[in-house]
Amino acid sequence: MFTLIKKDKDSKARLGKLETAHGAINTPCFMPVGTQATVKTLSNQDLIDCNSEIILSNTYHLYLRPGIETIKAAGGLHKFMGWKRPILTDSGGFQVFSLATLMKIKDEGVEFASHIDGSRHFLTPEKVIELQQGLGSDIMMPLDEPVSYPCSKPKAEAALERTHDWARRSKKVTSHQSPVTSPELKQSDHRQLLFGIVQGSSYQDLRKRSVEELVKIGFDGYAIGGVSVGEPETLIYEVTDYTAALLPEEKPRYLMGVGTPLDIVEAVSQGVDMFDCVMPTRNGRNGTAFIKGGKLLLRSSRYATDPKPIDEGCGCFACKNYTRSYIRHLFNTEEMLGLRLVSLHNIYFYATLMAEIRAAILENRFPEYKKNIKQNHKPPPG
RNA sequence: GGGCAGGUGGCGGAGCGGUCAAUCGCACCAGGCUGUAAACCUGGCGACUUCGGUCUACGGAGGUUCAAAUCCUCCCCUGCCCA
Repeated sequence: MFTLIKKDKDSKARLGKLETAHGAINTPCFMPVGTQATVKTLSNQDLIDCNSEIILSNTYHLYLRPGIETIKAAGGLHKFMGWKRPILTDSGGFQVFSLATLMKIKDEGVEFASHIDGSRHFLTPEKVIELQQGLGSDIMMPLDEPVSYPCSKPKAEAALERTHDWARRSKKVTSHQSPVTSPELKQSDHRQLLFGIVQGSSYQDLRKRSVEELVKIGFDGYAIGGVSVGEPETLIYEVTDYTAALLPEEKPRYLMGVGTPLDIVEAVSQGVDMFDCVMPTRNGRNGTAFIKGGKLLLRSSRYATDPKPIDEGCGCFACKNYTRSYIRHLFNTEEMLGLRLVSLHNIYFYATLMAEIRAAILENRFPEYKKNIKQNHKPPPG
């Protein structure tokens, strides 16, 4: 299921392969975020052209709309959205955090008001796994409770206990094994994978306890959750480094919601294998492109007549066919092609970054690669 | 030629004696977005500034008033209607 191909000898970086019911993914990898069964503005072919091997979707959002029954009726999430490669579904734990004003957390589960129509719902960890079994995703995430930063220790501890209890209950449901809807899953030797989510806020002892508890339960992979929730960047690095070092070597490690290209390179050197983040797509829609050495604010007047592509040397469709001047014009006129081109570029950029990282690890030059990336990074002009 | 309605910052358009460098919208400028309620949000937008202010401004020229974008007179311009 997860094969560790190589360990970098100068850092904690790892090269691996994770096999799922819908194919293998090479790690370290980046998963574009497709919350509502679509990576916003991009087609599946775009994602394939960007070399994305796996995408992420969201159980909470799909549960509310279109409803899991609709997706079951379509033959599972893969069939529903026409995506044949692996999918990881997040549980909705992050929504417990980001839509906190609508949520009421109890030991049994989360009671909440739909952000769409205000209707009342109750999700338990068991229910969330059943929903993901209905979706037929390749990797499932259990319901968890992230806390914001800063968070008092008693509060962080209480949330942690609940997350662990929910993790146990989630695992228990999968051990009955699922009435899987996806034909691929039925035919495949691979069952749906379930990852555990480490919490513990910024407290090292809590993180340690969390890892120990989750490993006792036993998961197919381990996610580091509750980071990038408002804490300073150095703390993201610190918590990740500390936590990743405690995780079992033979399982994939997933740093949830991170991050910038620099964050990712750093976390890879700390031994993280998987990432997801809304930045490439959201920032792309908002006119910011990630490029070698930093970022480009394409709406800026300084690019009004710039004939260069977004990133010189980039092989993506946007860079091969369009200029900065033109893309700025698209944003100025609110033409939707602009959102699409920059999203496409950013997803290609992230996928390329991961491919370069993997090649560097394979060729024993990862530390050098990381050093160069950091040195060449500069703030945008202006 | 006569009657009516108007002329406010890049544009549209409020204000109709002091709290007006002037509500608001658009445009423009700068920035932020880290398991997506985000094609979103924040800030700036007369000039100068030691950031406390100072100066020039509401078609033009006069005037009334302690005080005028706001009231009066004349002039210029625009739109509509009638000859």
